[in-house]
Amino acid sequence: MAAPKIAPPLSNAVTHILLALARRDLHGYGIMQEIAAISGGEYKLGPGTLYDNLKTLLASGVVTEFTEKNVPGEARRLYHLTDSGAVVLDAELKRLRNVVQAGRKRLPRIGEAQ
Amino acid sequence: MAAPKIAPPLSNAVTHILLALARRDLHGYGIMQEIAAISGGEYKLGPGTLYDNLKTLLASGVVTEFTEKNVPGEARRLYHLTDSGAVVLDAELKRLRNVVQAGRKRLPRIGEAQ
DNA sequence: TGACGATATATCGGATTCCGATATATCGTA
DNA sequence: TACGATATATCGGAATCCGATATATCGTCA
Repeated sequence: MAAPKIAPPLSNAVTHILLALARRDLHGYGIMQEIAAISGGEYKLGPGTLYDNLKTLLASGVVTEFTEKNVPGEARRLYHLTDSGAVVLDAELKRLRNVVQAGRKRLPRIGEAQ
Repeated sequence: MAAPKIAPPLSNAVTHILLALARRDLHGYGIMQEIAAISGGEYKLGPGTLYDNLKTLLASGVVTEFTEKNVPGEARRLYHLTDSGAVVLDAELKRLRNVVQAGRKRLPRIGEAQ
């Protein structure tokens, strides 16, 4: 089973997971919180979406997982964005920037205020 | 059956369809071409995704449909982005701009060239 | 005339993805 | 010890994606 290739266009879920991990390693729960924080609550994902996607991301090598040491209860897993993951995220951000630019060119300004 | 509400976060498919219609009315085939053109071929959608989504977009009022007149063969349907559709697209573009900004803040610069 | 490629609309069905509901368990603290 | 927050995980239904396929028209070129 070939590892699924992760490449733009990414789903919203994948984009946000990679984005959350770009600053620092996080465990699952932390990813959910970080995503909510980044988007001001506009984008949220539940555990179903998160773990579905983490599975795919791990298999394709854009994210790695390791167990945090020195923790009594053990079993807190940290997720880490790999170099190849950063490249994928970078490509996706470039794509999104183009989308935004195209949109700003095409859409008459709405709610210019603020 | 309540019309499904279209609101951010939009899927990539919906975002691109609305974007294609932002400049001018298009028929289905034209939407596909416009999307490929806007994205430089990076994002494409087939007729399945297109008509699935058009159905939903029509039902929720962000897009309307009308038949082009004065055409011998008849039956070329044009799709039009409504005001409410423009508002939705605008909101989505704002969201995406925030995503891009957050990413640029978090990602170490890759491939700075160009 | 006939063939061809591009244009144009549409549906089907399998695969993928989404994502809330639910279930555990631990941790800090009051 | 009770509680809320933290943390991980799975399930299954729903929604979405999207290529394959089918049909028909149009222009054009031999």
